[in-house]
Amino acid sequence: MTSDRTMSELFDKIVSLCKQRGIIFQSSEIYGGLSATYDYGPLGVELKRNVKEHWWQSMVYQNDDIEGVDAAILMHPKTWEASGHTEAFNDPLIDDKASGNRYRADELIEDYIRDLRSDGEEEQAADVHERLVEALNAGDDMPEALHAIIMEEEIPAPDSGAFDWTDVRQFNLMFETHMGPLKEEGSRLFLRPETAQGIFVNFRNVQEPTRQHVPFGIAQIGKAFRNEIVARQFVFRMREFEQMEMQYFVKPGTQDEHFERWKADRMEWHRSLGIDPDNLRYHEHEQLSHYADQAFDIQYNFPIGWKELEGIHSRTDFDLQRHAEYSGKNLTYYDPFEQEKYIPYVVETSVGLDRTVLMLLCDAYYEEEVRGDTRSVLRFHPEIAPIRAAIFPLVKKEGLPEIAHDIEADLRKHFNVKYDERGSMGKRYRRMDEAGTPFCITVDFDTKEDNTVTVRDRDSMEQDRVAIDQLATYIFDKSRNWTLE
RNA sequence: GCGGGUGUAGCUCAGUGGCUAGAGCAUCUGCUUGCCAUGCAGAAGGUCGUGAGUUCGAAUCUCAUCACCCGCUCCA
Repeated sequence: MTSDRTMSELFDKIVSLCKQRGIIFQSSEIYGGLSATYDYGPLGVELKRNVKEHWWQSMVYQNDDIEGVDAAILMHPKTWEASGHTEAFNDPLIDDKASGNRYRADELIEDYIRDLRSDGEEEQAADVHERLVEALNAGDDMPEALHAIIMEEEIPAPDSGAFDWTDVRQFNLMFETHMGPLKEEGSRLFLRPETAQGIFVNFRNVQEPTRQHVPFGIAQIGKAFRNEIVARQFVFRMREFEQMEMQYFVKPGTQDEHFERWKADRMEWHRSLGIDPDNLRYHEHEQLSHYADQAFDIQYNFPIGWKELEGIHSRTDFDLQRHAEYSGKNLTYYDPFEQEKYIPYVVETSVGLDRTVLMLLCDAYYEEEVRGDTRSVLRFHPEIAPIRAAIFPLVKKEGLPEIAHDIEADLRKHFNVKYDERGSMGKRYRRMDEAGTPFCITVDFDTKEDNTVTVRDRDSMEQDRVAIDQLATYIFDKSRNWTLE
């Protein structure tokens, strides 16, 4: 109990630090904010870009058999019929006012029919079933038709036993929009609820020009949109979010070995970000999605509990099969070596970019007592830190700022750096600690004599004396070899 | 969406019907300072989430609305 509370206090601290330091803040704040949307500030965008860069590097550049794409957010509406989203993301829901629980109206009626049957009320069951089918096909009138059945049959709530229902409301988790300025029925489109479909529909478009053979993968980073019923917990669950996905196409029957490979690889990637391994774990899905034959999540121990960060799913040939069916195009792959034809199976790795950023913030944040004072630090891996190094003149006179500016200009060629001459040294160090800057370079009076500066380490607060012309190398080496102590 | 809670300065919060709404931290300026939130002096920053109502008078009471937090459900 106490630990839950401290944990949520920690979460609050991170949220407020994000606002204060310009990392992440609520979107459209001056208009009162927009629910579950957040903007990345100057430091946040750097962090996010570094994460993307690191992912792209490890996926696309480190693997000869993985190609990148950047598909449009707007896709042909048939895409979502084929993927199953039009159906699966579209539920008629009803609330029990007594318990506050929510149910799917159609399932409620189905359960009711089952009960009638087991009570031997065959005739009534058949009648209700007929009306249910009718209601489900009533199009826009479906919610009202379902509600009418529940009211007429006086179906009580399964948990509370109460008969105190709200209206049946249609929840569509996909964002709707229109193609073209005229809002006609035929122009209705959706903002993609996942990036994966942009990869599947382009299977041929990527495979042919790149001359890739199965097994091979397609990677993509991009935005997706979902009208979540409950979108909360800072950037953990947003209505507009960014995914980093790789779909790996394999020969049917080999999916298990590839699944195991990616499952291991992806865990390793998170560790490479400097995340504490104790805060990462696998979680197997008990209930599989309509498209999957195996599904594991990688979870992170957020201050708000263990939560899903990445999904590794064995998606079978469901997606390609369906797109072949709905588009009428042949998506069969011909294996020139084995001289056989098949629709490839897919192993998917799909990680939330915003969740990764949140994980990094949570994992990096720590406080310690230094001389009776609290020091707050974001201990990012130096290679993903928003600012790699800060340059300070010890005092802002006697030529020190000029030397510091020269160093700044030189280091800018390699890293994102920041110059600061305001306030005391102590304050400047602490400011950079909160921004997660791993190195602070100070130009002092000795610099004028021997062209060396001090480099202060964020984590240990210890200083090294380094020659100015060795600074870039020093930072590169220290960054590459950085580990969580 | 439903139930419960919250909304006052950039951040954390005090103020609960009555003078020009405050504190700490942060920010800015000047001096001081010479490697871990230094000291002194000063400044800026708020139509009290928004809108309406009650009242002689509203940050404070009422209603609506928006946002956030905690639970219920789903996912990246």
